[in-house]
Amino acid sequence: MLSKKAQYAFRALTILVENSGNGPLPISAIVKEYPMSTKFLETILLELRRGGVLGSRKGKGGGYYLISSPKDISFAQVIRILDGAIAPLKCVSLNFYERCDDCDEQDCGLHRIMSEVRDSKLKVLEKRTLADLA
Amino acid sequence: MLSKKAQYAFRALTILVENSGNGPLPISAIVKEYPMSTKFLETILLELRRGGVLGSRKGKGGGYYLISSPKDISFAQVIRILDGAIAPLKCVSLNFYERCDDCDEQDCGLHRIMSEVRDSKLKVLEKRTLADLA
DNA sequence: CTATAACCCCATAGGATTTATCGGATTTAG
DNA sequence: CTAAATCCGATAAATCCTATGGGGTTATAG
Repeated sequence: MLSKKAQYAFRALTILVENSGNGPLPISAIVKEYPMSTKFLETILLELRRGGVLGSRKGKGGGYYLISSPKDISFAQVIRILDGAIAPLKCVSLNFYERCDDCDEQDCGLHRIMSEVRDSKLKVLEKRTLADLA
Repeated sequence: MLSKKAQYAFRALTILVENSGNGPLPISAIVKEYPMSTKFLETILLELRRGGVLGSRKGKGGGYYLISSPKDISFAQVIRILDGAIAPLKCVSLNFYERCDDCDEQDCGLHRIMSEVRDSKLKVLEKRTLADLA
């Protein structure tokens, strides 16, 4: 399940996509369009900036903006920043791999099938981008 | 991510598949084969029984057993019993649907794409069964 | 008919994670 | 200088996950 953080992130990103090209949009403007906790959104946008999806400008007239074209930011990228692994098990994760104590991965049915699940999710989440949010 | 509960469940089910046809297997035997908290496993097997995947027999000589053929128990069924929704959002869940306050579902990009994710997960998880665990 | 092996059930502790808030520091435009 | 913003670390509050405990019930063996 997507966390609230990721859900809010997608709402905010939708608004930022719509505003794309018009310079930075302040948090206050996003909250106005889509009511939610300003402070919580702040931490989310900060994560997205650190994750390389958003840029920001401080001070009066500042705000956040997409750092690249909506069609170049995949759902997978956003979800990984906010929720971490997309795979259903750490031991089959591409970006958040951790060894599994309980199986030897070569010969583990669960491992095999969860890899399939990972791949099927990624097939959608890598293809879909912020441009598809409109 | 799969919960520990679901992971333990699949381990236990693997053993029960191997034992398939030999009558009920007590918890103690499962734990012997795959060390974990007996009490925790107990609650897991109980859930699987209530979920219609396992049968049980009480008393001496009792234990748990698969209620149908391994090939007729899908991963989706097991995961839903222990972890609930497979969909990444309640508002796109087939079995655990809840209305979404934030969007009108008809015209929501997130809704649309998360439905795709749900479908791609289900394509794997409905096809794969306990028979694939071996 | 008794001892024992096993499942059954509920409650709850303990810990981890998620969600959200707070207070202030820094930056920039006007 | 002032106001509007982002930036940052800490932490509170709430929820969920993991695990345990104690007792109850059922069934078999001998």
